[in-house]
Amino acid sequence: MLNMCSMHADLTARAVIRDRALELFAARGPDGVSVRAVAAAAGVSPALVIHHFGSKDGLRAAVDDHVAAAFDGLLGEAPDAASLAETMLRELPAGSPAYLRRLLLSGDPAGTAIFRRWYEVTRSATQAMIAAGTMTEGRDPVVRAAFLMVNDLVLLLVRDQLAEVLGVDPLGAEGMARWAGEALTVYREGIFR
Amino acid sequence: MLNMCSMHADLTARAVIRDRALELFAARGPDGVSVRAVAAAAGVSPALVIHHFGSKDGLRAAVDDHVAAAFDGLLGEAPDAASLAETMLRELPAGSPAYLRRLLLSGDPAGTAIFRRWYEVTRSATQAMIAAGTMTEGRDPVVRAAFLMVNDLVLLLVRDQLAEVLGVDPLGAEGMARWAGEALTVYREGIFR
DNA sequence: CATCCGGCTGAACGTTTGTTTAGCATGCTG
DNA sequence: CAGCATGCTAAACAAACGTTCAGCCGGATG
Repeated sequence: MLNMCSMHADLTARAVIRDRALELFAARGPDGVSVRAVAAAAGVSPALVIHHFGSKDGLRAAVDDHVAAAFDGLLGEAPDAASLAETMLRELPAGSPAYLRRLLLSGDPAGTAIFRRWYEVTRSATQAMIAAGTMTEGRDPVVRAAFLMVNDLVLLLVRDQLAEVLGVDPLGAEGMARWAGEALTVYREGIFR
Repeated sequence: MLNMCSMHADLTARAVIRDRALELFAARGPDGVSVRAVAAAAGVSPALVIHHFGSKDGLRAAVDDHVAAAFDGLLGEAPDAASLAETMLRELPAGSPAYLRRLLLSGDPAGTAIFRRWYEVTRSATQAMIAAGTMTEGRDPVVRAAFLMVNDLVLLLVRDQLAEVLGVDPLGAEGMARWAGEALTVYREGIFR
């Protein structure tokens, strides 16, 4: 599959501003990036940013929607929910995972909606596996689905810290293999003797 | 154990400023809180904040150190590493858990240091359990310890979103029981049939 | 050709920011 | 009592902020 970036490169000034804002917001947060910085990165005047999005908050909302739409598109075609975090990192345009991280942690309703959708996909996947007889239901299937979901999500949230402590990027090739291997071992055999 | 708040209530203006800054920074982030807002919350003039901490960044650093010290104190006396997240929420002064969350996610060196210390405590605890024969070692003990650690840490990071989706605070009384129960079930029996 | 309209800019606006400065009060010390 | 450090404030500072406004430019339309 192609990256969203190259699918249909939107070169209108509006789209360029939105994409540059996405990258800057993802890196430093909306509060840490001025309208002037976004305009400079997009090669336009600060006034044009306001002209297209009404206000800085309008721009932020537009980026929110853009990222949420990309995430929804990913959820729709994801065959299995083994590691959504890793899939996101592979398929989403540059900066989106970091922006998604910020959205999920900001408490913004848009982030909460994404969280809920992610959970529902996980819940459906576990229910399917339970129905197929490959997974046990457990005493609290609702909590179990959330437990499995956040165990994957957390890789997106503390990726850098894990990379620093483990000495290997948990979402890189080697790290992913080790992490998934150990997670599957725990899920298969438990950890107690 | 007493709360750090009541252990030795420091009523100097410097301490009051620091504590109010902690709460405000935890809620809105350092960038979202002005020196004037901190000063108003502490009932002093903005100039006094600068007088005591040199600059806003100095204040932020002082709060970082204060929270990191409280966390270290907690790590030192924590008997088991069953759920450090829950222990933190119970023992730390108001706002500290939220501030710690922000610190861990900000990429700040202080946050990375805390993350590393948390990991080392978890690693030691798992090694002790392995030595005691109550836990299996697994193929990748280093990754396994990290896996177990972030599975607990994530409760602190996405507590609000989980509460919204599950309808119960995962770090409250009922939610904690359900969450810990399901986690232990997974760790005991795995999830596959 | 004249007109008009949307994309776009440069300059300015008022506000808020972090920080500085000069000076006031208070209490200890000689 | 004089002197002096300390804790603290009011006022002002320059810089950066989000936003507004008047107007330029180029291509489509009459």
